[in-house]
Amino acid sequence: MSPELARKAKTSRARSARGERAREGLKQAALVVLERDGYHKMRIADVTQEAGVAQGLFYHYFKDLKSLTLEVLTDFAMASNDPLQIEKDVSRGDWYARIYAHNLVIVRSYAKRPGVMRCLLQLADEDEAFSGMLRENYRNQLMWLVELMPKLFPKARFRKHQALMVVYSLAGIGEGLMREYFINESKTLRAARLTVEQFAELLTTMFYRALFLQNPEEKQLEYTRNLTAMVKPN
Amino acid sequence: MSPELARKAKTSRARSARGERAREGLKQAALVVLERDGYHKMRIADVTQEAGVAQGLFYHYFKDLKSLTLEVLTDFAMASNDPLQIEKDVSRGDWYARIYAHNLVIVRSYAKRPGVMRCLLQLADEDEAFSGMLRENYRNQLMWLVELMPKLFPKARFRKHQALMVVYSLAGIGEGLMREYFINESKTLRAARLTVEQFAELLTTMFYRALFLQNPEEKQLEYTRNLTAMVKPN
DNA sequence: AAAATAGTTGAATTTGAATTCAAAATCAAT
DNA sequence: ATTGATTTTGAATTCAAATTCAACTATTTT
Repeated sequence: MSPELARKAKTSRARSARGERAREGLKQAALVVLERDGYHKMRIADVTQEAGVAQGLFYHYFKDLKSLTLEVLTDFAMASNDPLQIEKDVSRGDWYARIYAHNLVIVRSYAKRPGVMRCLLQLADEDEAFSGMLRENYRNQLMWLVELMPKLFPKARFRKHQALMVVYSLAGIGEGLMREYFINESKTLRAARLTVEQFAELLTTMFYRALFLQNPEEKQLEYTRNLTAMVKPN
Repeated sequence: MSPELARKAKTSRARSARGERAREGLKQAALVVLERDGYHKMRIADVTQEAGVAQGLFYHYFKDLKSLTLEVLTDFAMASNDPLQIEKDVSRGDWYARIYAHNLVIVRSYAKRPGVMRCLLQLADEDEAFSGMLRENYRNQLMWLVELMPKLFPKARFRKHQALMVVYSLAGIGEGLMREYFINESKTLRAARLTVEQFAELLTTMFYRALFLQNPEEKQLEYTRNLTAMVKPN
């Protein structure tokens, strides 16, 4: 077989409903194993065992662990990714609500499937294409703001790429904290015992402050209402 | 051998100067391979080849790849980690300079050895103890600020752990951006072509804004001076 | 109900890399 | 120069896990 064809034959689809069910069973099992063990510890035997089928069956449907994982995690990453859906209840011009809505979605993902979120990072680190796909998504989530920045702050007269850098730096506010809280389960941080809503609120408030140099309106705040008083003294 | 002893026998030290040199040679080679290939692609053969010795010699000095890597990366992580050293030129009370000094150190690390920085994350993801050590360091870099927060903003009357969460969220400002810029080498971001100083300045300005709800003094700024005008309109 | 097609099994094989180890080389001390 | 300890070699071995495949079962078609 030419290398050309070999690349295409990644994965074979099922040819019947029964087969389709088996294939889905393996994907579901993979998700369980990924959540529990992470990508690097996962073995083909783990997946087939979890699915309750023989090892050989794996190869009937997937080329190798990586292509299965790629498929499972791509599905996962795409699932909660539609900006229109995310912002459906947000009134035009309400920046706080808009940012909050985005943050809440991602905090929920971390809270619900920390192991899988970790696997996204693991696989992105292994696979160039997957990394590119994730980062492209991430970038798309940010570009609306990047493009708005010059209109939003005309006085600032951003230099080329400056708005981009600023937005990326803001986006980082959440990532690190969520990893530490949900994935690493830092003792010190977990002691705070935040709900996902409180968590999202905190991130949003900090984001808002760095972006606008203002606090969000107090009436929109609960958990972080007191942060309004966090202003440089003298 | 008892499991107790087995655990201690991780790694054998060299018993002569010559041996010590060979051992260091392997560590040095490992650093090269880590920077180039990353932890997961590294093989014992790669290290010995890079060091120009036979495969077997590896086991004379190290138990396995993981313990070698642990040693190499622990050295690396500890090297640039002394807060006193970092803040040596900072005048008391100059918050901007203080934060900038910290940021500059880490931006430099990323710029100089992006591959190794990536490996820190890879190994932390594999090894609980190493992860704990890194996170402990990270935490120590932040705790001075956490502890100062209630005095700095008495009006805010932080709830338990709130200051901690806030500081962690601030710390995230840099991490994500540095990964995207130096490790993933994002095309769009690299187009900005920032110097390490500009990079550190950007992070510091954003950090400062979110923390104090104020811009740093304009005279301290270069690359981000125009960001002073980034304030919510209306 | 026979034939054809698709799905499934699990033992046997292959693979790629870690690990061992007997023998050779080097070195420091006497 | 000889001895004994240490370092170094690299071919042989082991090992865990991936991969193959011939035989078997289930389902659908004719």
